[in-house]
Amino acid sequence: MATIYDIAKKTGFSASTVARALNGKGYCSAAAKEIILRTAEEMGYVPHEAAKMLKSNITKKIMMCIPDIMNPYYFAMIHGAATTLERSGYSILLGYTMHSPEKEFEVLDSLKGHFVDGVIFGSFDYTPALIDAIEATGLPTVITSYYQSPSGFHGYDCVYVDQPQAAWIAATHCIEMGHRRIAFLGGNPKEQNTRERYEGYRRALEEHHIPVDKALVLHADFTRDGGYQAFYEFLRHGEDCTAVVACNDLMGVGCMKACSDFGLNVPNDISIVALDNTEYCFCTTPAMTSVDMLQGQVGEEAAGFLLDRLLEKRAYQKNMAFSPVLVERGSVKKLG
Amino acid sequence: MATIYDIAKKTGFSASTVARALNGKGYCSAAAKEIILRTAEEMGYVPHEAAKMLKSNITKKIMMCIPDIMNPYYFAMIHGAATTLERSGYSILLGYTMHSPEKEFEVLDSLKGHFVDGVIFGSFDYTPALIDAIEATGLPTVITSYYQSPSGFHGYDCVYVDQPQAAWIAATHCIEMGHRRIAFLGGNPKEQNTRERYEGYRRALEEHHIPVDKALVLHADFTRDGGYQAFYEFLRHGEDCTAVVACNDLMGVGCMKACSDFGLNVPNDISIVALDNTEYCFCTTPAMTSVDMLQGQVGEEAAGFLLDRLLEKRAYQKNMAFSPVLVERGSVKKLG
DNA sequence: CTGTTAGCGCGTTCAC
DNA sequence: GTGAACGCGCTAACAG
Repeated sequence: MATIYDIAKKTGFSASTVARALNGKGYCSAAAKEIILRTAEEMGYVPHEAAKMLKSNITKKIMMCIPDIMNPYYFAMIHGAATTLERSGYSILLGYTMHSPEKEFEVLDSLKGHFVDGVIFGSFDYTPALIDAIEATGLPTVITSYYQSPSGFHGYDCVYVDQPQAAWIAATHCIEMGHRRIAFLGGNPKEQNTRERYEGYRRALEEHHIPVDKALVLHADFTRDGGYQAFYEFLRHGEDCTAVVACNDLMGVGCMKACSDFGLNVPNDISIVALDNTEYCFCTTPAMTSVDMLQGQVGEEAAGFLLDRLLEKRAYQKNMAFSPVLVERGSVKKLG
Repeated sequence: MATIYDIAKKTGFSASTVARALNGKGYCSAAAKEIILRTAEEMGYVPHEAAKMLKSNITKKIMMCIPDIMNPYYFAMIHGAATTLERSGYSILLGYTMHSPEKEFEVLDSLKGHFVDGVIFGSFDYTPALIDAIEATGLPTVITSYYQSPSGFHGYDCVYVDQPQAAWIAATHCIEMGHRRIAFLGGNPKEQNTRERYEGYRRALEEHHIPVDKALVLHADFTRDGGYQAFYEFLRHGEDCTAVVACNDLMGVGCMKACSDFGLNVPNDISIVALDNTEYCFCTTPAMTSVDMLQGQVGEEAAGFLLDRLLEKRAYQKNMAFSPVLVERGSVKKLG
């Protein structure tokens, strides 16, 4: 691997002249520059990243932390972030926290090694301890959820879609279509994600004076199979409802399958609306109505926020919230 | 950010003693070690990655290049690779080549900056130029396809599933189920990926003395919508077949949708078998028969191969091939 | 066992 | 305009 010294030796210039020529800063005659650039090209010179980093403390890398790499929810987000970051020469380091708080702390702790310039952090559950760990990295960070620090002050930015609203939209859609017995298929109720979505569901019902029936509130794990199991069990126990709000597409798909295995036709016997609006919605028969969480936009904006801090040196905190949008397909039937 | 010098100053030891204490190499009294480790802890010391890299030329990072982050084919592969790499303290840098040869070259060229220790490279189309670029990085690399270098010699490892065999299995399954007019729904015929799969299809037909009908060979782009359009067009032109081999699940889903939009029932009017066996197969009605390409295993083994080179200093070339496996579901009907 | 010293490759003063 | 020299933080060889 060629260094600036090799180029210096070959051209007869000094290493610092080579350095100046190469990155265009500082004085350097056009003639010298010409020669140096050419021989750098010839020698296949590529600057040693580690050396640059050590000097500049700039890595041109962003860590993107996500809980689950198999969850399609994040694909569009990664895609969006990667695309906009790439435009400014940044690349993405994948941090894969496997839905585990320990893992999250571990990843965040390692970040103190200064091997990335910023962080996009996604989690199902933001606890004060997690937020502390995020702040402790000292890195520009944007989190992809809304989180109000207990102290009220914080340095990280938030880019997110309004989660309660998403579930509210889904539930309200069911209500407007004439449903009143509407099940809620969520994840772990301890986690912020499910709590928020449940809150939106609850509020929608409340607004229409429909009491929440605890028997209709199911908790699975955001997987297709989990959704299937939970809903099949629900049906087997003789519970009934005319519609269900599934907290993600995967569970929606599982739920739909459970219905069909149970002899129920969607949407004639039961309506389903899911959240996330991924490709899965197109695969089912009927195609699944779902609430678009604008993951791609979240990824893009999150990356934009980071670049703004990094490149433009923005020093104040900013939030950005998106309103999810309902995408109607064929899995909801109008009653009455 | 605390450095070993800060710790040295605070404890009264020299920087090198601190370094030795910290990474357990070289002599250091237990007493000194004790003090040093404690104050390092107190000061929240984390070694500066760039400095270590510069010295050791070890980054503990692997670049994983994939053509398309939205293609579910790669999810399991990333997952598998991430999981096994993580066990040895490596993390994944995502290289996102967007299905474009230029982008591939660009990424590979940047790799000369020594900011990763190895590469897992996935592409739809390995050309000699691409292979040259891979070799030029000088990095341990495993590619996730089979590729026979023109010269016959190469330094990179291959971990892959037998692509022709996958299509062969799919087509043979159709034939064994009594089908003889079997369509092939592939991607760009110029790309290795489609060429290989077509070859398997062709061979299966040949083995059963079924002539290949060019009218039944369709080319789309590996997307759901592309598959839909191509197959709908096919049906609209009045072509007919009793079964189709779709080169990936996404196109299989699109194809199935095209059939149903055209009033054809799957599997009664037409059978479909796809390749990839992703979650999408569970979403369709009926669930889609597909050939499992063992992407997870490929990811794991590719990572293992790399670790083997990196950690165990393996210096000889190795290949590993998996045989895909048919997963029967409900989209194929037995004829006659 | 510990401290001194000399780089790793690059960017950046500062004299010339 | 150009080159010499220093330092980023850490590791490793050597001397003590």
